[in-house]
Amino acid sequence: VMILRSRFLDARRKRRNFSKQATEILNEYFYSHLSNPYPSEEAKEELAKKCSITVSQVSNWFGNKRIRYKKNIGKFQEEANLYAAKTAVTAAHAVAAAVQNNQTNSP
Amino acid sequence: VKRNPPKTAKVSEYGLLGQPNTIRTNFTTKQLTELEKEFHFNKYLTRARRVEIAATLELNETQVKIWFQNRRMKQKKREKEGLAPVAASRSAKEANEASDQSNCTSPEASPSSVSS
DNA sequence: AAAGCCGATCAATCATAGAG
DNA sequence: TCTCTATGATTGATCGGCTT
Repeated sequence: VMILRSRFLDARRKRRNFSKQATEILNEYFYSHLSNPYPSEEAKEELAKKCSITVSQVSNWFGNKRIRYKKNIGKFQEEANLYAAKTAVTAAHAVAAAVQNNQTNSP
Repeated sequence: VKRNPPKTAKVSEYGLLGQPNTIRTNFTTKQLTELEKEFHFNKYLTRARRVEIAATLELNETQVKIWFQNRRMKQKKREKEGLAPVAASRSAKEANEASDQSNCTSPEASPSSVSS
């Protein structure tokens, strides 16, 4: 087959990885919505803005992440626990703030 | 509002043993070049044209049909990506497109000949 | 009822960036 | 520097929904 490869040496040539913060934001969303990691168009736009990447890149990221996660859940377990804990802490803070607010406003 | 897609079962039930049902055909550079040329001429195919192209390129009518659908989506994506990221849009005139692939931000453009 | 299109996704693969 | 893995992008094809 003479290696039909090298189709036309396309543009995924000059690929650049996303920033650490961007990946952080995307993973946070992914693992906090693990039961349904399918952001709506609006959510994608919001993520894109926060990550400073395009909506298509957000779609690509989730597409790759979903498949790769499914392919080998074990390999992502550590990462999953990490983000699960992170979102749990964030939620705890929110609850604490809400409680405090409730106490000071309704005696 | 839009809803999610986990929808139903899986993509093509793995027919319990056997060969991979859906094979991802690798189009040759020649086929892609012709399809691209045709697309530039017509974004949509007529039944007759599809039959003709399928025969010429030795592809199924379905493959040609699907190729055009994917190609249209690809173009739409490019138009979107190529006019939104730009912070300052042209204050007055827009209007362009047409040459499509000869676009600046087009990923592909030069099909390298495949020897076989 | 059937066929085509759209939008989203899948799944395999490519090519490169990064880790060791 | 080289080998192997992580990751962004591309694309033929599928799925559900809607239109013709």
